[in-house]
Parts: sequence; structure tokens; C-alpha cells
Amino acid sequence: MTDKTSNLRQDDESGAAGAPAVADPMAFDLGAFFPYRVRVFYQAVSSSVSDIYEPLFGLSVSEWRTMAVLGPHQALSAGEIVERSSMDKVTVSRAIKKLRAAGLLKRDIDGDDRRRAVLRLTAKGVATHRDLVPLVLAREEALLEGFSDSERDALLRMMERVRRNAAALQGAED
Amino acid sequence: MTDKTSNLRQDDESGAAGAPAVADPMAFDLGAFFPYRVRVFYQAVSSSVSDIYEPLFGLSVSEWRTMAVLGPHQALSAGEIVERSSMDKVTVSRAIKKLRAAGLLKRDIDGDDRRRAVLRLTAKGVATHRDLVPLVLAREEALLEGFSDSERDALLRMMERVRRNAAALQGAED
DNA sequence: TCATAATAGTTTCAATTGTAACTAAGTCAA
DNA sequence: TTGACTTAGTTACAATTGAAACTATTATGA
Repeated sequence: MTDKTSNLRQDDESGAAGAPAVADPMAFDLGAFFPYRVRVFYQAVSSSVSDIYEPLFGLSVSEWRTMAVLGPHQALSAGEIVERSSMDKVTVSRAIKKLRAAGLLKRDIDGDDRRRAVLRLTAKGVATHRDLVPLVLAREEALLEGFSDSERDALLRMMERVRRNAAALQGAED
Repeated sequence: MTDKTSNLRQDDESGAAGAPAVADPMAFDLGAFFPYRVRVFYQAVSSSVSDIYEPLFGLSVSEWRTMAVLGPHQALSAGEIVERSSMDKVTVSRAIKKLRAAGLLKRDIDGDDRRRAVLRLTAKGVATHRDLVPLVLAREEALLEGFSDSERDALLRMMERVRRNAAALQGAED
């Protein structure tokens, strides 16, 4: 098993124009491919957190995120939850439906604009939020165990730089 | 909009035992939550790469990964692809089915163990792999634009440290 | 050697997800 | 006004996914 760090050969002269220099396309190593590493990283983090809120509180990812957004910002519309959670509106709509059925969230139709529904945590929702938040924060802390403050900062900054590079490759910046 | 970096307050005295110190559970900010940032990062990277292989080659994520693994390691069983791709066997089985239908991959039953099927890229599969790999590597490079070698290294190392922390939280190490 | 267990891979089923189409309500301009 | 457009949110539909059950084959142990 080769243990290489990168698929790119930076001292290669041959890749004159657009296509980058590659030692040998057939030698491509998925395990060294940055996006693959990102996925493995993401999956580990993601399932580590959902191991908290799923079995203990019966919440799906989108439900947890909806609760999380509503915690500090009492009284948001579905659209505002979409903005603050980077989920799409269908996902949010369904999360709201489930959370309402579970009695964690209530909905009031806005008097001025009757298309708009204002969402609030119920007393039960607030209690759940209060119980859940310290647990997920503890898990966050455990994931970053051994990282100094400046390392955490460096990691977040680099992730954000990559994200911006990705956004620049699409039309839509930031 | 608060622009805080972390939900944790490290100078808080109150969190004596297990539960970490939190300024105020209701003040939890999803946008500052590390796992949320990881997801945003992952989604940007992931869709940036699939923008290459999906429209241009009609491959799904799992199909691309299967091709990628088979490129350098001609002749693997489905199980070996599972190991090298961190996909589950159902996903791999389906990717193989599609790739066979597309004529990119062929399957031979192992003579010694007839449960086992050995998979190889066809000539067409090799050609596709050869065309595709430089494009995804160029995209990888674009995502890491502006990163020095040592920064790339630092990012990968930190992602791996987090992943190991996550693995340690489950039973199964590494 | 035959019953049981293990392994490779596939299929079934149910849950999750996103796109597109849709309903309902509000805005705006002629 | 009223007809066209926009916005908020939901529903319908199709694709993706994973857990569990299943088929087929091989290994093992009494």
C-alpha cells in the first residue's frame, strides 16, 4: 500500500496549460484525494454529534438544527430558519412539521402577513433545548480535544478559505 | 448578529464535572458550532467535485469512487472496493451494477471462490478514468488554491486528529 | 459427511433528501 | 380594481441511502 500524501506532482514540467501535471492518472489514489479526506472527516464529526441527539432525544439532523436555531432567536419564520441553518426550505418545512407533532414547537400565523408563520419553542421545546445544548457542546469539545485555541482557529480559518475557493469556482461568490 | 467564534466559555468556573461551561444554553449559536461549520465546508467541497464528474461523465458519487479505486488497483472484489472507499457494501454493489450497465466495468467470477467476483475497468472504463482523473485533480488543486504545502499538510493533519478523536468516542478505534 | 457457521454479494423496505410543481397570500403597476 | 409577479410554505415525485433479510457459496467441527 502506497502511503503518499498527494496525487499531484508539483515538480512535473509536462502540464503546460490547463490540465495539471499528474504522475500517472492510473496511479490516482482515492485515499490521498483531498475531497475524499474531507468526506471521511465530515462523516466522523457528523455521526459523532448525531449519536447525541438522535438516540437521546429522538431528533433527526434537521430537527436538531431547527431547534438549535430557534433557541436563541425565539420567534422566527421558516424562511429565517432556512437562512440561519443552510438547509433548504423543504427540509425545514418537514422538520417543523415533526417538531410540532412532538410538541416542541408552536406556530402562529403572522397577523400582518398571513403567508408567514412565526415559530417558537414550546415550554417542552425550551426544556429539551436546555438539556440538549450542553451535551452537544460537550461533544464538540471532545472532538476538539487536544487542540489549542489557536489550532482551532487555524482549522476553522482554513476550512473557510477552502469554502470560499469552492464558492469562487461556482458563479455565486460568498 | 453576534459574530462569536465559539459557544464555549473557557474561563467559566461553574462547569465543574462533566458538562462543560456554557455562557447560556439559550445563546447557543449554530453558526459557531464546529460540526455545523464542518458540514458547510464538506458540502462546498463535495459539490464542487461532483460538478465535474456528474455532468461531464454522468457518474454518481459512488460510481466515481468505485472507478477511482479500480483505476490503480486493477482487479478488486466488491469487498476490497468497500475497504478502500469507506462506502458500505450495498452502495458499492449498486455502483458496480450501474457501471457494468454503462460498460465501464466488467466482472469475472473467481474460479476458486465462486462467491467472489473480480472487477476490472473495461477499455472504455480505463479511457474514462484517464480523462476524468486530471479534471478532478485540477478541481482539487483549485480548492486548495493559495495554500502552501505546509498549510495543506496542517489542514489534513488536523482533520485526521479530529477524526481520531471521534473514533475514540465510539468504541472502535481507528 | 453433514449440519452449522461464516462470507460475498444482492434485494427489499423504509427513511431522507432535493427538484419541481403547486397553493395561498401579498405587492405592484396600469 | 384587476391581472401579472413575487413570496411563504407545502406537497408530489423520484433518486439515494442504509439496515436487515435473503441467496449462494465456502469453511468448519463433531
